[in-house]
Amino acid sequence: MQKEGTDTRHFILETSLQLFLQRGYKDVSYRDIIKKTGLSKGAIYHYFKSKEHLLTSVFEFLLETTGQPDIEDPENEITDYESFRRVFLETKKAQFRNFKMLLKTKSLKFNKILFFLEAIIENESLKKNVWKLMKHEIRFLEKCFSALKKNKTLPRGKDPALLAENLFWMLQGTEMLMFFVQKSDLEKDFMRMYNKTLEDFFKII
Amino acid sequence: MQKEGTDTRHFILETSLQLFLQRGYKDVSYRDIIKKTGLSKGAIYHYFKSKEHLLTSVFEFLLETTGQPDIEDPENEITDYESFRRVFLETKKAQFRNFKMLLKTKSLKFNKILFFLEAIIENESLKKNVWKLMKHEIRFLEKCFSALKKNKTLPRGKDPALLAENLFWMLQGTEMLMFFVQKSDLEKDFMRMYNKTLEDFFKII
Amino acid sequence: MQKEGTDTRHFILETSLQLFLQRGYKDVSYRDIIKKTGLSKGAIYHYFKSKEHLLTSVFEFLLETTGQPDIEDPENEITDYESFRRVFLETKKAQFRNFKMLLKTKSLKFNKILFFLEAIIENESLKKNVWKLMKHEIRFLEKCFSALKKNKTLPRGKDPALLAENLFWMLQGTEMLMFFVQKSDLEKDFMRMYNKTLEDFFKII
Amino acid sequence: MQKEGTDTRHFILETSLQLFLQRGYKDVSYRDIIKKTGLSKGAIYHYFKSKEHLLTSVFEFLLETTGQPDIEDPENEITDYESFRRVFLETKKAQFRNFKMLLKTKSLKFNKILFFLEAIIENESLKKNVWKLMKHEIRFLEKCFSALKKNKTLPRGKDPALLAENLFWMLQGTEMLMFFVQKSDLEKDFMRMYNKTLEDFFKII
DNA sequence: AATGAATGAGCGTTCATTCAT
DNA sequence: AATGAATGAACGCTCATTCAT
Repeated sequence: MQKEGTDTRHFILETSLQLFLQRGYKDVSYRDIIKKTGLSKGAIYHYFKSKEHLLTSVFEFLLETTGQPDIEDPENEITDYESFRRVFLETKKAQFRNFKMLLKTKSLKFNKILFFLEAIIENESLKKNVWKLMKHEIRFLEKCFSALKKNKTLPRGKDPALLAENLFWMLQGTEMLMFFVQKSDLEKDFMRMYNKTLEDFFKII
Repeated sequence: MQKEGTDTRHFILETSLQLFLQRGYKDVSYRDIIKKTGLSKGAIYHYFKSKEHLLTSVFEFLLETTGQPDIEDPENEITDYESFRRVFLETKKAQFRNFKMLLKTKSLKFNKILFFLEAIIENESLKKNVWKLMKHEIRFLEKCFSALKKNKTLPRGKDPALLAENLFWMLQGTEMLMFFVQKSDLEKDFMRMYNKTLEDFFKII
Repeated sequence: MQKEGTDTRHFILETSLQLFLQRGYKDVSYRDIIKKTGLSKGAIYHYFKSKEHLLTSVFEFLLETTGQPDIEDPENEITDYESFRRVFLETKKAQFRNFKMLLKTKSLKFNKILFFLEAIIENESLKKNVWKLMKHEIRFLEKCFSALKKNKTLPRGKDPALLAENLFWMLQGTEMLMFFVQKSDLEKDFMRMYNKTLEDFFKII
Repeated sequence: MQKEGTDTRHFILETSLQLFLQRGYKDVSYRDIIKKTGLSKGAIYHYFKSKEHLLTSVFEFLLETTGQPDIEDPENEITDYESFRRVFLETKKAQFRNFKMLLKTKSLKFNKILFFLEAIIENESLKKNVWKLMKHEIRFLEKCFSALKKNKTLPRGKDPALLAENLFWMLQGTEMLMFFVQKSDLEKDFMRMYNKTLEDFFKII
C-alpha cells in the first residue's frame, strides 16, 4: 500500500472526490471509479485497502486541498457592508474556481452535503473532518465581521462570532435551496444568490 | 396494486419511514423492511410496485402526517421574545412527541437530512415535497415574527419573512451541529440547543 | 430461508455434497454449484445464507443420510474370520452402492478426507460431526469382533474395542493408499484392497 | 529464475512450508508469504515461477530435510516391547524437535494431512513425494519389528512388514484423533497418545 | 537480486424485482 | 391479500500473475 504522493494515488483521490461529490458515496462503485480513471480494480486496491479507506483518504485530501488558507486576511479591505460583500463574493468566486480546477469540470453540479452525511454514516470518525471544513468557513466570516466592528460599522453589541455562525448557516441554507428548488448550477446564479443572502442578512441584523 | 388506506399499506409506510429516517434510503433494503414489518416480499410489492414507488409514497405519507397544521395560530400568545421562545419550544416539543409516536420509538436517532437528500438524488420530483416541508416550518416562524411585529417588539424595519428564513437555517444548522459534533440525541439536549439558538438569534437581530 | 425438506433445498444439498466430496470445499465455488444445479445464485442464497451455512447443512445431510444404521446386527452371521470378511465386504459393497446412489454417479472418485479436513478448518464445530461418522464405523467393527469372541474364534485376551479401532485405521490407511498411490477408483479394486487388508489384519492379531 | 541454494530461496521455502503446514495450501496467499518473509512479490516470483512451482519446491525441500535418516539403525537397542516403546518415543521426540526447529515455532499446531491432500489435488505428481515420506516412517517401524523378531520377542509367524504398516496407520489415526477430538497440541499430550497407541497395539498382536 | 505498480478473472454476497400460487 | 421461490446484475474484495525498473 503506497502512502506517499504517487501520481496514480493522487489521481485516484482526485477522481474519487469528483465522483463522491457529484453522486454521493453510496452511489459510486468501484466500477465507476475504474471507468473514470481508466485503471484496474487491482490498481485502486493497491493504494487503498478498502472503499472505506479510500473514503477517509479522500477526506484527508479534501482537507489538505481546500482547508488551506485560501482566505487572505480580510481586515484591511473590509470597512463597511459594501466592502464586506465585495470581499466575500471574491472569496467565493476564488473558491469556485479552485473547486472547478480540482474537479476538472466546468460544472458545479455536486452535492457536498449528501457526500458529507453519507461519509459520516459510513465512518463516524469523519465527523471531525467535516466539522473542521465548516469551522474554517465560519472563522473566515468571523474575521470579516471583526473588521466591520473595528471600523465601527457593526451595530453596537453584536458579537462577530454569533453573526458569523448565523450567516454561515444562512449561506448553507442558500446552497441547499439552490439544490432543492432550482436546477441551475451556474456560477453566476450562485453568486447572485449569495449576494442576495448577504443583503438580506445585513438587513436583519 | 392497492391504493386505498388499507391497514397493511399504512403499516408498511410507517415502518419504511422509520427505517428511512434512521438509516437513509440507500441503506434500507427490502430485507430490512420485511424483517421489521414481518410481512413478505410479495406483500410489499403488492402495495408498492418498486422501491422508488415506496419512497415517493412514504414522502406523501410524511407530508400528510407532519405537514398538517400541528401549529396553532401563535399570534395570540406571542407578545415578546420571551413568549416567542416559550411558544416555539412548546411547538418543537410537540413535534418531537408526534415524531416519536410516528416512529414508535423513544429515541430521536434519525437523520432527516440524509434521507431527504438521498430521496432527491433518487427521484428529482421529490424536491418539491421536501421544500414544502421546509416552507411549512419557515411559515410558522414568519407568523411568530409577525406577532412580534404587531406587538411592536420587533425592531423597526425588520422583515418577518427574512427573519423567519434566517432563523430557520440557523435552527437547521443547530440540528446539523447536533448530528456532526455531539453524540447525544436526547430531547432535552435538543431543547437546550434550540433555546440557545433562539437567544443568540435575538441577540444579533 | 427455507428450513424444511423442499425438493430444491434437498437438491442443492445433494449436488453440493457431490462437488465437495469430489474436489474439496475450497475448490467448489458458487459458480460450480450453479452450473451443476442449473439454479441461480439467488436461489441458493435463498436456502443457505452463506457458503459456510451450506457446508454445515451438507454435513447434517451427510450424517442423516449415511449415519443411519445401514448396519444390520452382524452377530448372527459372524462365526469365524471367513464369515467376518464376507459380512464386512458385503457391508462395504452396500455402502458403495448407497454412496453411488447418493452421488448419482457411477464413479467413486471423491476425496472424503480432504473435504472433512477443509470443513473442519472452515468451521471447528464440524469436528464432532466428522468424528460421529468415524465412530459409527468403528462401532460396527467392534460388533463384528464381539461376535467372533462370542464364538470363541478370537484369540484369548484380545479386546474387541481395541481390535476395532486398530482395524478401522488400517482400513482408513488402505483408502488413503488407494488415493495416494493408485489411480483406480473402481469398486472391485477397493474390494480387493479391503479384502487384503482384512487378511493381513487377521494374520497379525 | 535462480535454482541454487541462495539464502533467500531457502528462506522462502522454509517460510512457505511453515504457512502451508499450518493453514493448508489454499489458505496461504502470496500476501501471507510476503508478510511473513518481508520480501516483495517480485522476489518470490524471481525464485519460483508460480505458486504451484513454489508448492512442488516446498515438497522437495521437505523431502530433503525430513526424509533424511534421522533414524539411526534401531536394531541394537531394541530387544523387547519395552525397549521398542522407548526407542520409538525417543525418535518421535527428536522428530518433533526437528519440526519445531524447522518451523521456528514452539507450537505443534499444523495440519500435515490437509496440506498433503491439497497439494496432491493441486498437482498429482506430488503423490509419490507424499508416499515417500510415509514409506520412510513405515520402514523405520519395520526395522523395529525386525529387531524384535531377531530377539525372538515377536510372536511366531508375525510379519514385521505387515505389523509395521498396521502400526503406522494406527499411529496416523492417533494423530487424526488428536486433531479431531482434542484441542491440545502439546508435545507431551502427543507423547502420551503415542505411548497408549503402542501399548494397545502390543496387546492385540 | 529485488521492487511494487498494475492487471483482470473470479470470489462470496446483496440487491431489487418477477411471478406462480 | 399475501407468500416465498427464483432470478441475475452488481457489489466490494482477493487472488495469482506480469512486467518495467
